[in-house]
Amino acid sequence: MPKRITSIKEIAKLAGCSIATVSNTLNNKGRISKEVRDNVLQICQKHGYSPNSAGRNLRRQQNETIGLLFYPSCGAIFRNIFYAEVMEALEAETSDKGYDLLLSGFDSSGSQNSMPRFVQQGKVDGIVMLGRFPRADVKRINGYGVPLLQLDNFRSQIKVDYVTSDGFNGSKQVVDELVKRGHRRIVFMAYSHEDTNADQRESGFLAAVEAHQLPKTLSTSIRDFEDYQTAYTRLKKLLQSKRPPTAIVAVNDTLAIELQQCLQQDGYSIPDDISIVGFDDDDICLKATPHMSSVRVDKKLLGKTGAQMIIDRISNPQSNTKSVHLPVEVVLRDSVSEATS
Amino acid sequence: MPKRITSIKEIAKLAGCSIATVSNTLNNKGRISKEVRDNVLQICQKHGYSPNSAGRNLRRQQNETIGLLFYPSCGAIFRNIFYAEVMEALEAETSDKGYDLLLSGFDSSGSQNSMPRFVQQGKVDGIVMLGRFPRADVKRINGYGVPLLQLDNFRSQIKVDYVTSDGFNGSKQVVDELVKRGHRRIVFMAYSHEDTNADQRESGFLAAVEAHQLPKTLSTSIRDFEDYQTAYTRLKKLLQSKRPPTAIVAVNDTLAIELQQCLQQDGYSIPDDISIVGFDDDDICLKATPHMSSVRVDKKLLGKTGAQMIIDRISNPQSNTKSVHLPVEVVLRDSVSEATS
DNA sequence: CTGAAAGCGCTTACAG
DNA sequence: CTGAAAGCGCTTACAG
Repeated sequence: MPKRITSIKEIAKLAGCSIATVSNTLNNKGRISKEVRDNVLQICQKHGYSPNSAGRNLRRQQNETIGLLFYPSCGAIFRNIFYAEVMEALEAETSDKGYDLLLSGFDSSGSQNSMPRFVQQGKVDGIVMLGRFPRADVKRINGYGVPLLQLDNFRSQIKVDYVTSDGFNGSKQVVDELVKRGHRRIVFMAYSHEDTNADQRESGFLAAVEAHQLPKTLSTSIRDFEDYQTAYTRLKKLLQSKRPPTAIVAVNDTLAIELQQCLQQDGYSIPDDISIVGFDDDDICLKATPHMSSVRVDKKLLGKTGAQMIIDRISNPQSNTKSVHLPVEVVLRDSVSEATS
Repeated sequence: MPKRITSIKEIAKLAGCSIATVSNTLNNKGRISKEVRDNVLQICQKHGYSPNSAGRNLRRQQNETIGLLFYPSCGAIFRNIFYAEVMEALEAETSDKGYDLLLSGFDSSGSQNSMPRFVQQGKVDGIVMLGRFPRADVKRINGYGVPLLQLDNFRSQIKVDYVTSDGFNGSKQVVDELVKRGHRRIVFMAYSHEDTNADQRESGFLAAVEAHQLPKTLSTSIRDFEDYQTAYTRLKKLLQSKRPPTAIVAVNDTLAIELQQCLQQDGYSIPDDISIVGFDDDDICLKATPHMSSVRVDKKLLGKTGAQMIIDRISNPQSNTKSVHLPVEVVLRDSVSEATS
């Protein structure tokens, strides 16, 4: 292996031409004679030369890099299997388009008014936000002027591109299916924390309750808990009432499965005593017993679409903001059966 | 909010000094009068100025960026809860030291002889490899000359820094505990794929079998399967023999829990019929029924140590390579009991 | 078709 | 204590 060359000057010297010609060759610009061109290419290849990105980016005023922001933290997102798939697809697509992904050490809670370091240093051409960022954070970061995309979540009334799944219709379709199976008393459960996705899913649920004319006092939404233990306490109270729900729609698969386990430990049989449906259709659905029903969100498509949207935004900063709600699909499994009463 | 300034020239103009003085002030270099200094600082603050990283890095010949490489793929690592915690700690520590983390779209399988794009472009000051990279990949990437660290895994005989957990002693200690509880027929199970961590854990197991003079034909290592189904088939055969094992040591928690579930479905009772211990002590141990015993690996420390090691290496490229085996701790839970026979 | 020169934003030795 | 100048590696208008 010949010595690695890291500067365009040395390549030019070896090729017997100017650095401009080397640059033009490598960028397919200008008109270069085939002879010179082939020679330059061969020399670059031989010495493993790629233009230094700091030099090129300084000149071009760009970075070929997209920054990733996580909420509530980098670890919280990594720990969430849902995002693993989204990030994989995001990475594949951005990488394919020549962009690298930069992780942020940004802790929005720490510095209410500051920007992520890599943004301030101008290290990124665009930002992708993952997680349910507080409205104020989205506003502030958006105000900085760097192309921005919210992935999997959004805040209404802020001019930011976003892509998410169509939770509204997901919930509606779930209720449709449950009603088809005779369920009339269905409860929707979501954490109390601010979360637009939960809002969407709840709205869809309530719209379906309305549409099917289900008894509103018995088909309700519960959103006053912060962990599954409390959720279960709330649920249990309902189950002990005279006309208990026969089906649960949980805001995500994790909660659905946790509730299923709590119910089983208390002697309830799923789905005989009560049906449960989650959201997202993560792999864990098939590890639960019985297999958890869910609303499938296409994570690959979410990541890929996100990548395309942020890249579009970077190349076209002034165009109107776009929002995308990807269609979802109800997947009924063993956790759902005909209503018993 | 005043207009954001992105160039040192404009700051200098506003402060009525040279760009050199602005730079020196910001970098705490040279001697600047308090008066000028305070003025410059205040103006930078007011206009949200941070030196452009492309400019500074081009000049300094560095990047303040560390590249992350994943094997077998970015998604495989993200999907693994173990790495979530490691990455979180890695990110926190590198970020604290002023480095950003760059994700790679590098697929080593695709291009046997090439380097990750961000390495070729000189975008990173160092590389952290996560996952059980084939030996050839480690060699090739190490040969490129960029500071390198293998995190959580390693390959013997290659001069590369690495930090991992002390699987050898982990296994030994597990066997010690099992023997204390009367177990004499213990089986070790790991996937057949190349994995130095599995090798270490297996060696520790075999050393302990030797040390306790357990019957070698009955206390064996099984490493000829690629998935848990096959693993269970192999295990079942053993269990149906005359003198079946009374305890299993699995190479990680996932396998341990999968085997536990298979056994339970076939009517075995854990730990009454057989004891099981996993490795890593991931959160899933406490979600299994009964709670899975494990060998605790300090993931935070793994990530933090990795960060420090790669940064050390970057600032001191010529020093001798270092290897660290972090101590582990056996955590016995309900999946282990006294031997029954 | 090719090359000399400017300049992206910064840091650093050096002169004063 | 301060500033003018060089130069990091590149791309791009421009001249020839």
